Amino acid sequence: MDTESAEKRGLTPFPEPVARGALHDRLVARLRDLIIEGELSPGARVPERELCQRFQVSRTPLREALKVLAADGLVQLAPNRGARVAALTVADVEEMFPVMGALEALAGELAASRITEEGLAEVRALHYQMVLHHKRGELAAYFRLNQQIHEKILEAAGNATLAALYQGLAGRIRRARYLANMSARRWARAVEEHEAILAALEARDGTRLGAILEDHLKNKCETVKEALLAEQRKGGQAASNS
Amino acid sequence: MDTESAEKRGLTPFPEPVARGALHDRLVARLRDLIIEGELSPGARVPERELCQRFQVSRTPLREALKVLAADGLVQLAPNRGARVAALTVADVEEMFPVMGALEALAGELAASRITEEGLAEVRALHYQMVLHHKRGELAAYFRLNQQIHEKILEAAGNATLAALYQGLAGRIRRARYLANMSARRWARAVEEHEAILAALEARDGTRLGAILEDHLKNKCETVKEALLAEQRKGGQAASNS
DNA sequence: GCTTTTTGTTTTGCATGCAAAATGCTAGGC
DNA sequence: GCCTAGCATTTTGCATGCAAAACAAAAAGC
Repeated sequence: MDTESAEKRGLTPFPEPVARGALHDRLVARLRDLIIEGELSPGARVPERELCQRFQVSRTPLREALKVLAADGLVQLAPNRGARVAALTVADVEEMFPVMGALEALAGELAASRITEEGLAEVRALHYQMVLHHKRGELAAYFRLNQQIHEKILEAAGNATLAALYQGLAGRIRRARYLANMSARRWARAVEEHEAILAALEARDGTRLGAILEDHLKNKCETVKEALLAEQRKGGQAASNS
Repeated sequence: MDTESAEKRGLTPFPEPVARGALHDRLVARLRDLIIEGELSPGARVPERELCQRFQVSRTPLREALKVLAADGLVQLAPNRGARVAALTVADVEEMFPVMGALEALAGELAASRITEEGLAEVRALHYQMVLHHKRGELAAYFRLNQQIHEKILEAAGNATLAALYQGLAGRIRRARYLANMSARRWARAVEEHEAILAALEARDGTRLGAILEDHLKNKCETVKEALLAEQRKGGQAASNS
C-alpha cells in the first residue's frame, strides 16, 4: 500500500496536519524510523515533550503510539517512568534467532508449495535486481531488495499470522542491520545463499528451502551480533543528543 | 511499594481507583478477560463510553489499552470507526496452527535440553494434579493446569521472545478454548498425550518432545475449530446487546 | 568534605473538552 | 411504496489541563 517511502528517510520539514484518524498510526511508523535510524538511541529515554513539538501533535496520540511500540517490543514502558528505547543485547539476538529460524523455515516450506508462477517471477526479478546492487556495491539498495524478497516469500506463504510475527521480530533487529557493514566475503556469501533460495523456490523444494533460509538467517544473525558488539565497543555516546 | 498482584486473575468486584501508573495495564488485563469470557462478543463494537463508566476510568487509558490489545490482535481498530472485537474465524485458526506448531516444537526442544531437575519436578507435579482433575471431570481446573504446564515448558525453554510470541497466539484462541466442550474421548487422548510429553521431557528427548507437542497442538486446534463451528452454527445472535 | 534531607522542577498519567466523522432517523422526491 | 437527501445524535480522535510521582539540585547536618 504505502509506496511513498521517499520522504520516510528524510525528516519532513513541516509536519503538516495529517489526516484525522491516522495520526497515531503515522506516529508509530515515524517513531519506528527514528529508532531504526538510531536518532533515538537504545536505552535512552523517549523525550515525549520534544517529540510532540517536533511532530506538532499533542501527547495523547504520541503516547498511544508508544503503547503500540511497547507491545511490539521496540520500547519499554516503566510505570511512572516513561518510555525507553529497548536496547537490543546480544543475548536478545541469540534468543530471537532460533525463533526467527523456525518461522522462516515454516515460511519457506509454505511458500515453496503455494507460490504462483507470477509470484515466482516477481521474486526472480527482485533477486536479479538485488544481485545487480551487490555488484555495484550499493549496500542500502541491496538491503531494500533483500528485505522485499523475504517479504515476498512471506507473502507467498499465505499466512498473515506468520508474516506478522516474523515482521515483528525483523523490525526489532532492523536497527542493528541498518548500521551493519557486511564484509565483502560475508556479503558475497549472502548473495550465494540467495541464489540457493531462488533455486529451491523454483524447484518448489520446501524442505530444502526451509533449511537454506534457516542457514541464511544464521549468517544474518551473526552480522547483526557483530554490528551490536561493534556498537557497544564504540560506546553508547551517541545517546547524548542535546 | 504495592506488591498486591495476587488478585490479577479473579475479577475484582468493585473497580476501586487503581494505583496510578498501572491503570492501562490493568485495563488490558480486564478487557482481555471480558473478551475471553465472551462478554464482549467477537465482531461486536467495543462500547467505549460504557466500559469507561463500568471501570470508572476516563477514555484515555481505556483507549491506550485498546491500542495494546489491537497490537496483540485481540481487537481490530478501524479508523474513525472505533474498535471491534476481533472475530476468530476457522481460517484464522488454520493459519495459527502451523505457526504455533513450529513455536511449540522449538520450545519443546529447548526445554528438553535446558530444564532443571527442579523444573521437571514442578511439571510432574502439575501433570499429576491435572490428571486428577481429568479423573474428576473438572474441565475448568483441568484447563488451568494444562495451561500452567505449557507455560512451565515455555519457561524452561529459557527464551522470553519465544514465550511472548506463543502466549500472544495462545491468548487469541483462548476464548474459543474457554467455550470448548471436549468429548470424553478427545479429552482422554489429550491426557495420554500429556503423559507422553512428560515422558519425553523426563527422557530429555527434545526431538520427540517437539514432535509430540506439535501433534498435541494439532488436536487442540481441532477442538478449537469445532468449538468455533459450533458457535457459528448457533449463530452470532449473542452479539445483539442492546 | 561528605552524606543526607528538603525543596523546586520536570515529567508522567489521567481526566476533560471540543471538533470532525460516522450513525441513525426523518422527510422529501420519484 | 421505495429510495435518497438532509438533519440530529452519537461516537471517535485529538488537544489541553491538572495532580502525583520521579528527577535534580541546593542546603543542612555530621
